[in-house]
Amino acid sequence: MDRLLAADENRRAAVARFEALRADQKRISKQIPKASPDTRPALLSQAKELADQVKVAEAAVGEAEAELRAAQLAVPNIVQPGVPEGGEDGFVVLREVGDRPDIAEPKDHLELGEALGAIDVERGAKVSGSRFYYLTGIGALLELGLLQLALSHAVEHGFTPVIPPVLVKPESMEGTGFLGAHATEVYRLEADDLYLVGTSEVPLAAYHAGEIIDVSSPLRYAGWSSCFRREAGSYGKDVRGILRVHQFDKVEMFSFCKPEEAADEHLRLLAMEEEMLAKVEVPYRVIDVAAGDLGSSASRKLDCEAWIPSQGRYRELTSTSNCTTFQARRLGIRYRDADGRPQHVATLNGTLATTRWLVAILENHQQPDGSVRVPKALQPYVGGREVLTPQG
RNA sequence: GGAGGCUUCGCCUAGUCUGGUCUAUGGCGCCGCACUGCUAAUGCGGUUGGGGUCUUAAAGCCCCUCCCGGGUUCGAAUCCCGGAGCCUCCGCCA
Repeated sequence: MDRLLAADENRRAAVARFEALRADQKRISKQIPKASPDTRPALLSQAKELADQVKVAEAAVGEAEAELRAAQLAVPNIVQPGVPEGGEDGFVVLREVGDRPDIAEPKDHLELGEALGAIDVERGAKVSGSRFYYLTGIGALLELGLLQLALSHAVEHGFTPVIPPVLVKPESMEGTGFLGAHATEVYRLEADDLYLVGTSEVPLAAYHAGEIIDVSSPLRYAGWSSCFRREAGSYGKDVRGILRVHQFDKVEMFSFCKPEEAADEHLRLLAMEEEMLAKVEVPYRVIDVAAGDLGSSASRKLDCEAWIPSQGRYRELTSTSNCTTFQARRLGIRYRDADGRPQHVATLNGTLATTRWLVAILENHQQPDGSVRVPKALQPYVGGREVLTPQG
């Protein structure tokens, strides 16, 4: 905090000094063309001297601004009152929804998926390495169906569907807060100085970067993209199947709104996630993520975790964050308030479907013979089939 | 990958060769007023934006802003260097 205040003070002083000098310089320069031959040399030398001083003052402003920026970037978002204290295990369960299936000896999603000819991790590893996979046949159809269902759901709720770029510039990555703690999670293309996004939240947030937008009603986007994550710190974790992979697809909701509307918008996104979970008929619980597990940009984060029978526990399927003005400040996204003054907007994001959902869908709808029931909402996307049966 | 052209205040556009009078021209759109009176025309006026300062408020004042970043100069939309984006043409190609 002290560093911030000092940097801000320092910048103000530097700017004031620069502007005063610059004004003087302009005034004198303007006199030169009209000056008589005998006063001209004196003015010229005076102007020259001022020009040097201006240059020094300008450099000082640049340094002060860089320091202020650095100080600002170091500060994480402010946690909202009411958010549980603690770290990864400090979450509070808000509610549990749906009945867990009663399965004697549940098969895991990979066993089910392989039997259905839906998932092929061996060839994924052969071609690209560990944590890569192929979705084939019914697996590919389920994936596309799920995402299509999610996108339609978003469109019905007034969201604009978007297929964004998945390679972005450093400033876009930085503006969304992903070059801080997440830096090692991000794929970087050295030769082109571009980053592969780990979520379409990045290009969606940066979409309005540097703009003054109209949020008299919230701007809502639903991005469909592939997502790329290095999973650098996760050796040995979730190595089986497609629970944790380097590349997956996702439909992500993103809202720009007035800060005072952000809390309501957050609940709206959560409600939409729960509606999607209901459509795929998967039991889940909603948790309020604890302060220590929020990351740098969220002020509150609500996750929906699906029941995973083979693991006997809940795993994250969706996550919705209220980033308040954190991202908007970095990206320069503003709106005009009632007085017409530019103010930073609030940004929020939330998951509507991901490849990981297939895990929960396959496992929760499995039947003793290894077949898998298809939730009604997804049936149109798999040729109307109600049950998927193992091949051969 | 190669060659050329372009980028100006919401949109279009003048200005760049020949640096200061650019406090950036004109049109469209938009806002206000007048007039006519009927989903319009015409006339007049206003209209780049951002930051700061001051004020009850308005006005005013200062800085920045002609794609971005450097440079030359007392002074840059204008000259020089670098970069980005867009558009043509050539090459290459899943």
